Amino acid sequence: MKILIVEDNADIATNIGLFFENKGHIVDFAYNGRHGLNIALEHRFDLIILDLMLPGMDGITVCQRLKQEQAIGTAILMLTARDTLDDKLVGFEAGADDYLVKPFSLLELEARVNALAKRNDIALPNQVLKVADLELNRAEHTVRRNNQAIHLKPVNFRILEYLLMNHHRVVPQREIIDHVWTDSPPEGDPLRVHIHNIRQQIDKPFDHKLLHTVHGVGYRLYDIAQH
Amino acid sequence: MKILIVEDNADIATNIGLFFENKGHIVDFAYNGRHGLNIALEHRFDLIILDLMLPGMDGITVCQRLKQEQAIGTAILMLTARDTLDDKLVGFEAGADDYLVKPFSLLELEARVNALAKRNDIALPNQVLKVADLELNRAEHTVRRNNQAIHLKPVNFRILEYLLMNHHRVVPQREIIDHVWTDSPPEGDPLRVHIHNIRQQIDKPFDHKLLHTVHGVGYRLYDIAQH
DNA sequence: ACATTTCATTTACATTTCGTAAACTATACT
DNA sequence: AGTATAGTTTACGAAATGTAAATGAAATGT
Repeated sequence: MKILIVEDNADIATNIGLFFENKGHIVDFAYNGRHGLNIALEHRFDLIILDLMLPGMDGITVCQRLKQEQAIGTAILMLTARDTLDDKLVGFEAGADDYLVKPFSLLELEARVNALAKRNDIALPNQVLKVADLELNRAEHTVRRNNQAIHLKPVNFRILEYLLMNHHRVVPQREIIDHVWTDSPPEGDPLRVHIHNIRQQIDKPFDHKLLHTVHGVGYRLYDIAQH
Repeated sequence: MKILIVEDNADIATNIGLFFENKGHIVDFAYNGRHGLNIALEHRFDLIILDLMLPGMDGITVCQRLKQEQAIGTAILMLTARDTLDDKLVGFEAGADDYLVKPFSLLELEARVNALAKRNDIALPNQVLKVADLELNRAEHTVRRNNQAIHLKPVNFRILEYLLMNHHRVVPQREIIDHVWTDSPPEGDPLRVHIHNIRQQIDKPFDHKLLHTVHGVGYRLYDIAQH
């Protein structure tokens, strides 16, 4: 699901962005109204999360313009401040599909986004990540290569999941570590061991490797035959 | 069955919503009249549960508009406060198919919803959940495997029911606990014991397991032969 | 109201699965 | 060749899960 976040507060924006990226969505940002409008008109998004108060051009106006110009209905979720209650109504008249009052919890936001997705028949984030013949199914928590089931231990699963989410680029070790051990980065260097174990299971039994090392940088999953 | 709940009281709305979601329905929400009208006009629902007192646009008006614009007859169930007795009549004149006086019990609501569904020939959600040769019949409150009756204790029944509803994915322990012990999550860790008891009855006597553990994540019901 | 049964939860312990540190080897880069 | 980075193996302890039995609360029957 492609999401555009139009929000001038960089903290809020990145918070929301990281949250949805971790869920497997693709996220893009705009930090003022005019910019948001331009991006939204140039690219197709499934959902636009739109702050009401924006520098340059306020959310209502952006919303109206978008709904005028768009034959297809990209869903719009409006963020409003607590005290401007009337804005909700204005928001709906401008064509917003839903609204959320600040401050809100990310879980609340997720619930509403999922509801919008269901309502508009938008596919939720890919429950199955894939590179070449390697598949990871998030719902089933299963991994298979060449249609052959592979059992990965929890940490290995998380690492592979992250590499699959970012298979288009080299992922630095540091980043993997931060993602897997969010709270307390461990003492030693377990990542090397885990990478080794992952390779034993997803690469060793097959004729070509998918998990490649970029010396001094990090790791990347890709099929050498397709690049 | 797709249900739209139009109700400004978030507590009531989520209560009703969770109840019907647990029964296997698909639920959507709107928190004011205008929003409800918009969603209802844009998407097809089998049933709309509509509060009479709403901010922005009252239920009667929403109901009238909907019945005007809709060639197809989505059923509308109106919720009214106890003291406004006359509203019932007004409600019916506006085109509501049934009404319910607040406060009401969820079972009462369910009975009326089922009646409406039958009247309008809408399919009720599957009353019998199934994975491989394991069946759970909600109406009869019975479980059988390989056509052989199994008596489950209440809590075990609820857990198995939830696992069956979500047999396509791994269900985290946390989620099962939240679902079974909605109000007061217990101290110890009874879930492990219950899972064990369920296994004793639905797996032990048979030649292949259906209830599998995913270490560090949760549990999932599936037939290994079919996957 | 009392006795009896049924049930959920706690407790304690056994078992399995998993993660990490440590030590060592191999490889890449300069 | 020398140094930093990456790969490999092993062993141990920690965490998650499984199991059995005991306790006490709730529901049911009389």
